[in-house]
This record gives sequence, C-alpha cells and structure tokens, in this order.
Amino acid sequence: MSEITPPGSAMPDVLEQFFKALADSSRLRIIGLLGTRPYNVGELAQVLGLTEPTVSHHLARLREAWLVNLRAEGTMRIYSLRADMLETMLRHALDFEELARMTPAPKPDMTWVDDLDLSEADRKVFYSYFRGRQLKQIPTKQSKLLVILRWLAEKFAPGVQYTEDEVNAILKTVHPDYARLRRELVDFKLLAREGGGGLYWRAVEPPDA
Amino acid sequence: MSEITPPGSAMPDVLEQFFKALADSSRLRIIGLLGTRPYNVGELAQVLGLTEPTVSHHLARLREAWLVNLRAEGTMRIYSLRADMLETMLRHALDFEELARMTPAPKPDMTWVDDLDLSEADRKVFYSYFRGRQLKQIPTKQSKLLVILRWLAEKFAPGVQYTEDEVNAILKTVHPDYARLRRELVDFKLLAREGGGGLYWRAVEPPDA
DNA sequence: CTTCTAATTTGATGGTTGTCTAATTACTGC
DNA sequence: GCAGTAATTAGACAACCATCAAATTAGAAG
Repeated sequence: MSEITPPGSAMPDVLEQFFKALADSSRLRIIGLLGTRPYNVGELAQVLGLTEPTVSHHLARLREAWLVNLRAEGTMRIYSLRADMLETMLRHALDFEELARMTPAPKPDMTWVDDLDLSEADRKVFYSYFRGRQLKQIPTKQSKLLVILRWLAEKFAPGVQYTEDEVNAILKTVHPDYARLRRELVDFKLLAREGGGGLYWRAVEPPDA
Repeated sequence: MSEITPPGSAMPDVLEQFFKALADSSRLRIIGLLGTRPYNVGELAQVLGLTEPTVSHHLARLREAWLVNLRAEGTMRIYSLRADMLETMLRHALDFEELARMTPAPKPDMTWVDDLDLSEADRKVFYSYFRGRQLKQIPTKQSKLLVILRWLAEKFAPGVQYTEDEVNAILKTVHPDYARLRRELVDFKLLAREGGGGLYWRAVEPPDA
C-alpha cells in the first residue's frame, strides 16, 4: 500500500498538497535535515525529539507530496530529499495564471445570454460587460448602454406598478449602483415614473417607427 | 489595530507561517486573483463563492504572513499582492542550512505559567502563545491580547515611574516588538504615560465593577 | 521457528482551522 | 440625527491533523 497519485493531473491540487506538506514545523525541520544527507526514521526521531510513529507519519505526508524518496536497506528505510521537486514546485507557485485558474471557478456561467433573442453585435456587448449574471461595469457608450437597458426593462411586467424599493431590488441583482441604472432607464424612457409618489412602471413601446 | 509583527526576528517561524498561509486552496486562489489586479473583499467573496467573513479571515491570514497589502478606499478595503514578499520567501525555502538550524528547539519550559493565578481559559492562552518565556506572536484577538497585557502590566511595580527605555527593556524580554506592546498597554489603560517627558507608570486598577 | 529490531498502522486525544450565521464596527449620504 | 453599505469580530460547529502509546508487520540472524 504505497499508492501515491502522481502529479500531472490536476496541478493546482498538487500545489496545495505541496504547501500543506511544508506547513508544519516538524516537516520543515525534516526537509532541512534531509537537505544535508539522507536519514532513516530512527535518526530523525532522535534528532527531532519525536517518537518514531510521529516521524513516520510526517514522512508519509512528505512522500505523498513527492518531496522525499524512500529506499529500503535491510530492516530500515532511508529517506532522502527530492530537491528537484522542491524547486519545480517553488517555481510553479509564482504562476499566477495557473493559480487563478485553479479556482474551480464557481463557473462564470454565461449560458443565459445565449437564450436571449439578440443580434450578434448585441450579444457581444453582453459577453464583454457581464461576468456571470453580474454587470461588471456600466457602459459609457450610449449604444452599448441601451442594449443593456432594454434587456433590463424586460424584467418589469407591463401594466404593473412597482415601488421604488421594488425597482431597486430588481436592479441590484445586476449591479450595486442601482440608482444609476434606475435613472438611466427613466432618462431613456424605458421606465415611467409617477410624479411624486415614487411609483414606476414599464413604459409602452414606441410604435417602432 | 492593524499592526502585524514584521519578519526578521525568528525567521523559521516566519517561514512556517508563510507555508501555512499558502496551505489552503481558497487562499491560493486569492493569491492567484490578486496576481492580476487588486480586489476588495466583496469581489473576492463573489468570485470565490464564499461569504465575506470567510474571505476576510483568509485575507487576515495572508496579511499576517505579509503576503498582501491593505488600502482603504471609502467604505471598502482593497487588497493587493506583495509579490516581493512571495519571491523572498520562496527563495528562503531553499536555504536548507537555515531550515536545519531551525531544529534544535529542545524543551520549551512552560512551568512558570502554572505558578500564575489564572483561570483555565487564560492559562490556555499562555500555553498557546508562549514558547518558554518568549511570546511567539502577539495575539490579534483582543480578548487573548488582554490576558497577556494584564500579566505584562504586573511586571511594573505600582507607584514607580519608569523611563521609556526602562519600559522597553522590560518588554523586550518578552517580544522583540516592544513598541507595539508598549502602545497596547497604554491604549488599554494598563500603563499611564506622562504627557511629554516619556515617563510611564502602572495604572491603578479599575474598581472592577 | 523464534527472537530481535526498524518501521508502520491503529486508535485516541487535544488542538487547530475553514466555514458559516449573527452581531458589531466603520464609513457615506441623507 | 438616521439609514444603508462594506467589512470585521464573535461564537459555533465540523473536519482535519500532530502527537503519542499500543499493537502489528516485516527483515535479519540465530
């Protein structure tokens, strides 16, 4: 039973395993000692002031992370450092791209965009301004802004009156600056507002000509 | 209260802290993300699929390891990567001599704690934050910090005036960052300070009610 | 086959830590 | 002042882990 899953499959997991393996003072000391020469379990236990089972446990962990090699000699097992692995891993740690990708990345999930009835150009706007269902930034260019606003307006049922809080709640699911969105919707006459009472409703579509 | 004891004192501990800081997939992902641009807490929580307190916790840990910087902007806090620290630490990891030296660490000798008149809970704080008579780390949690500070205050005789240097000398026997300790003692009104002359004395105990 | 030795496995225990919810603090704007 | 938002702290729970003593495996040598 000396199964150890080799690296190469899911690199990020290996990286985490690597740091976990070094995240303990006893194991760091072991690495330091093995950096000078190979040791067997009893020796290490003696030097570290730990029991043999404990050291055995640590060595198993280091071995799972591919940081040490094991060689049997008579009745004792001799552990040595895999300096190459250490170096490789430390190099990988600086690869931010890979680190960020390691995110099981709770999925951007842009599939909902495909379900919309849009021109290709408009779809592009959605893809570049949304991350998941969140608006990354409110477009400054009016044409792009309008693409988003028209879609937003459809979130309001025709003939229904909404309080300002209700409107805000709906808009907030898309971007924190709901006030800005509300104002733009009104400015572009996609949403109508009653004079003083703070009631809103979806504006009737223009005759399209 | 955003102080963090700088590296440079006991390097091996810092190295362990460094690896511990990276020994978690969430924190690795955060490092990866910060490698591309600064983020605030809410953004990270969203991208990672974690709650804000959890992310806050991780960032605090990364900050203790000096891997990220914090900058306040309005009501939000913006975290950025300290790529320099990352590199420095990774370089140190290959210094086997230093790692091996980290080993001696024979016996801590914590018997003196048993002689203190403390509740069980407070005693635990001492056991976990002291190695021998040295404070391993200044607690971040206020309740734990106070346990230590009250004990520290008792090192000053009531009614006696101490110069700042005398205060520092006493505090330095416990932790290299004596300035931090001195400030905390004053902040919590366990030590009183004369306006300009740099004289300190033990504050009278509150009526305890 | 038996015994000795080196090491691992097992089981238990106490401590650490990742994560959450709820409560609290800090800042902004009305 | 009050309300709202961003973040941290407090408290709790569960999973994990370092450590040890005791039991077990595996080699070497009689």
